[in-house]
Amino acid sequence: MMKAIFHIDVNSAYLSWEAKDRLEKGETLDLRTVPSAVGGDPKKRHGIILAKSLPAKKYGIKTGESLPEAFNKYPGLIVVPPNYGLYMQCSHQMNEIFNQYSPLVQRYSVDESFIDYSNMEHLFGDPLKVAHEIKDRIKNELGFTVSVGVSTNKLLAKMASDLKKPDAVVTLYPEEIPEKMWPLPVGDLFMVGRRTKPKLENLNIETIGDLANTEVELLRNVLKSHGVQIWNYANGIENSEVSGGPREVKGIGNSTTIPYDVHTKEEAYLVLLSLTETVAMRLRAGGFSAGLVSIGIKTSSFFYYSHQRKLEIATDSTQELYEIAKELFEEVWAGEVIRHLGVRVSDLKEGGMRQLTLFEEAGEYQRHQRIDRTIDALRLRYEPTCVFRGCFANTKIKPLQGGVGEEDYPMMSSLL
DNA sequence: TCTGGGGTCCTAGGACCC
DNA sequence: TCTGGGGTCCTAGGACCC
Repeated sequence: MMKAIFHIDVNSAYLSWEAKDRLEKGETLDLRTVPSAVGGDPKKRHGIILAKSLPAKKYGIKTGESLPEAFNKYPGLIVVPPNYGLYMQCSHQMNEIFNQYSPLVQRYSVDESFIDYSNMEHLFGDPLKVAHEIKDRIKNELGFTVSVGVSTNKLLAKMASDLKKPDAVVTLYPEEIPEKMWPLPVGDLFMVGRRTKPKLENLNIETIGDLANTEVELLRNVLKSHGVQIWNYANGIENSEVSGGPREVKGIGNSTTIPYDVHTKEEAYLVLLSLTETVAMRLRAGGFSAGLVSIGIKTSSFFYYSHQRKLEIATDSTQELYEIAKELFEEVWAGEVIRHLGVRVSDLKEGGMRQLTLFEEAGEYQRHQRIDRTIDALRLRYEPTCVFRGCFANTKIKPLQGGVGEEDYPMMSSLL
C-alpha cells in the first residue's frame, strides 16, 4: 500500500519567528512585510544573513551573504540579532501539533519535520485535508506560516514543500514528477550542491529531468555513489523510514570565529580550552566518552585544515581532551594568523566511565572526573558561566564557547 | 562593514598485516 | 628472490544538509 508522507518547512523560519514574537510583545511592525533579516554581529565577525523576509529576497538578498553585501543591495534593510532559545521554543510548539496526528514524527531540523501519516486516514481523514488542517492550525494557533509537501516518500515530500511558499500545501506524487519536478534546474534537487551542479552542467545536464534521463552508469563513473543517489532522487526513488525519536549522535563539536585575529599559541590554547569545556560538557551530558579528537583551524585567508587522533582509551575528561587538543594544534599549526578554531569529538562510546590502564595512577583520572561532575552540576543548576577557569580572567576570550547541550535538538543533516 | 556554526557521509591514500 | 594482492585501520579533505 502507498505511504502518505508530509514534509513541513517553516517559511523563513528565524525571521518569521522573530516577527511573530515581536508582534506578541506589542510591536506594530511585522518584519515579514518589510525588507528585513536575522543576522549575526559584524563586530564579532559573525556578520552574515541567517534568514531574510520575502521583501528582502526581492532585492536579491541571500542567506549566507555578508551584511555589507546585503546593505549594498538595500541600504534600508532592517537586521535583527538571532535568538536561538526562541526558535527552539517555536519548534517545540509546532512539533506538539504534529504529534497529535501521528506517532511517527521525525524532527529533521529546528524548522523542518517529516510526518508519516500512512494508515491514519481512519482517525483524521484524507491526507490532503489533514495537511491543510496542520498548516492552518500552525498559522492560527502559533502565528507563523509553513509549506507542507505531501507525497509517498520523504524525498518527494521535501521537494514538494519547496514548490510553493509561503503558507501552502503542495503534492508531488510519483505521477506528477515529470510535470512538477523535472522542469526545475538540477541545482534545486536535494543533494545537488554548488560543486556537483557545474559537473552535471558539463555533461549537458541542466534540469532535474535531464538528470533523471541520463544513463546511471555514466553518473556512477563521474560521481561514484553520489551520482547513483542523485539519479535515484531525480527519478523520485527513495525509501528511507520516517524515524520517530532522535537520531543516534555520531559526534559533538564546537567551533568559533574569534572576534579578532589570533597570532600566538597561548591565545589559541585559551580558545581551544573554551571550546573543549563546552564540547566535554555536552559529551558528559549525553553519557558518552570520546575515542577520537580533532581540531580545525581556519586562517585569516580562509584556508581551513584539520588534524585528528584516535585515542587508545576513550575519555570524557575536560582536562584530557584539552591536553590532546593542544597537542594536535601544536603538531599542525604552521604559524598562520588564525581566524577560527574548532574542537570536535567522535567515535563516541556509551558510558562516561572508563577502564583504568594497568600503569595509570588511579588518582589522577578520578580527580578530574570529580571536578568535571561537580562543575557540570553547578553550571546546570545556576548558569553555565558561574564557574570558569582562572586563566580566562583578564582575557578577551569567553570561558565557554558554543552551544551547551541543554536545548539540544536533532541537528540538520544531509540524510533523509 | 568582509565571508557562522553544527552536523553526516564518502573517498583516497598510506601504513600495516597476512 | 624484488615481485603480489587483499583486507583493515587511520587520517585528511571534500561534499552535502539546515
